Amino acid sequence: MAKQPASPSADAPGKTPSMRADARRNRARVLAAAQEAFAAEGLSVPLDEIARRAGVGAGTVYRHFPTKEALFEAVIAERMAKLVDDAQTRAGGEDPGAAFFEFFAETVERAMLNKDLCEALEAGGGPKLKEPPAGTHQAFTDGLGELLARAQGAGAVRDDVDVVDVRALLVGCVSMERQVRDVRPHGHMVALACDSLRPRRAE
Amino acid sequence: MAKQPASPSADAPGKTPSMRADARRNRARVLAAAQEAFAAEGLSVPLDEIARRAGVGAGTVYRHFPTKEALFEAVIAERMAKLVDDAQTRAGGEDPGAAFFEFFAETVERAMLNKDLCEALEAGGGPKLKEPPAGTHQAFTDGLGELLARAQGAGAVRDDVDVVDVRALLVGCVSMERQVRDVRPHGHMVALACDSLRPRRAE
DNA sequence: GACCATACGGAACGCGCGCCCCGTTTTGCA
DNA sequence: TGCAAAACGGGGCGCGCGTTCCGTATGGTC
Repeated sequence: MAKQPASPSADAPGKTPSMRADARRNRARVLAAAQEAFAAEGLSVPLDEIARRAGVGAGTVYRHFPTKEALFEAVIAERMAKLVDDAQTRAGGEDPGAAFFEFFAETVERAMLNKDLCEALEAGGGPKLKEPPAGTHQAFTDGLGELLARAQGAGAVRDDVDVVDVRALLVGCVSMERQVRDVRPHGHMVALACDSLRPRRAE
Repeated sequence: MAKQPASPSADAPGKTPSMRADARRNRARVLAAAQEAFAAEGLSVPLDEIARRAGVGAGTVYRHFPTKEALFEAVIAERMAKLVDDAQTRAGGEDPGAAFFEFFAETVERAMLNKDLCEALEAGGGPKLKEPPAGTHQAFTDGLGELLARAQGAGAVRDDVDVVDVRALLVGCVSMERQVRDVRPHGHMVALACDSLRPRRAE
């Protein structure tokens, strides 16, 4: 329990201070390799493949992350954090409608580029389906909710939808875009689906 | 090559005529068990599990279907055929708009009930991703296209979408509904997403 | 420069699962 | 009823992959 530097809180702060130099370097390499590999293939990449790309042995990976899933979660946590940052930045913008729709599209696009993000978003929705990055999803949902509320306040999004709907629509858009991957321009389905969020002209 | 009664054309016609009685019975049992098991768990159910449910040995399954995937395809083919039937029936109806939207919703609902259908629909979209039920998907797309064309002719669906868009939206809806599975009533997301297919009031 | 804790690497283990093999049973025809 | 062909069943093989183990190399300290 006191072995792995992964579970304690001294993980996010940055570089895990008290650690031998090569260990810190290898940890970074593993993380980088995992990011790349998970992005391309999702959770299904063999762990040995990640080790190879990182130029280390499988044992080394396990010394830094207790399990393959833990490594996956670390990658996801980082990606999610970036999304949340993005959301908060945009929330300060001038045009709430544009902020919301741009963030929505941006998120879908990142999910298209990173298979791991797809899988995390899809899994995060399920009720009791594994939710690895515990608080991470909550933070994302909060950020999305904030943008949504502002957009609704500005009349850019209809009032009878909530974060749950939008989150589901987002996951749906990822599916759609993947379906038409190279037969339609990027964002085509997002644009189509987002129409359903805009207020109807006449009631 | 002359061993399996699966690859030749004498497969779809119904009950594979020249076959020992027990063989025919077992084949039916396997198919039924597979339908149930694939519906619940998708392609990931162990083949042994299907054999157990059917009350036969694994060898028996392989005598009737050369591969696990072949069995999967057989199940999918049957489900797809039902969908196509459904589409053709509705195409004869009076209200093209209702026919289209009802078929759309019905398809999503069936996909929610059968994980295999989800997987088949999702896989069928990709360009070079395996497309097991070769012509089956085409037939489905054709049926959907027929309903779409009629609905557009009646002004119930906007003219600037085509079958590819609709098919993608359909797959997206399956994702969305799964996301909100037990936190929203059935069809909630479908209703939302379908709004984007309706013509805008004013231009 | 020497020493020991720390970290490394990759061989090895266990497990799940698709698929095959072959001794045994069943079927249907003569 | 007898017999050959057809079908059965489930044990077993091979493989991929997550995880562990341990002999070896390396880094930081005295």
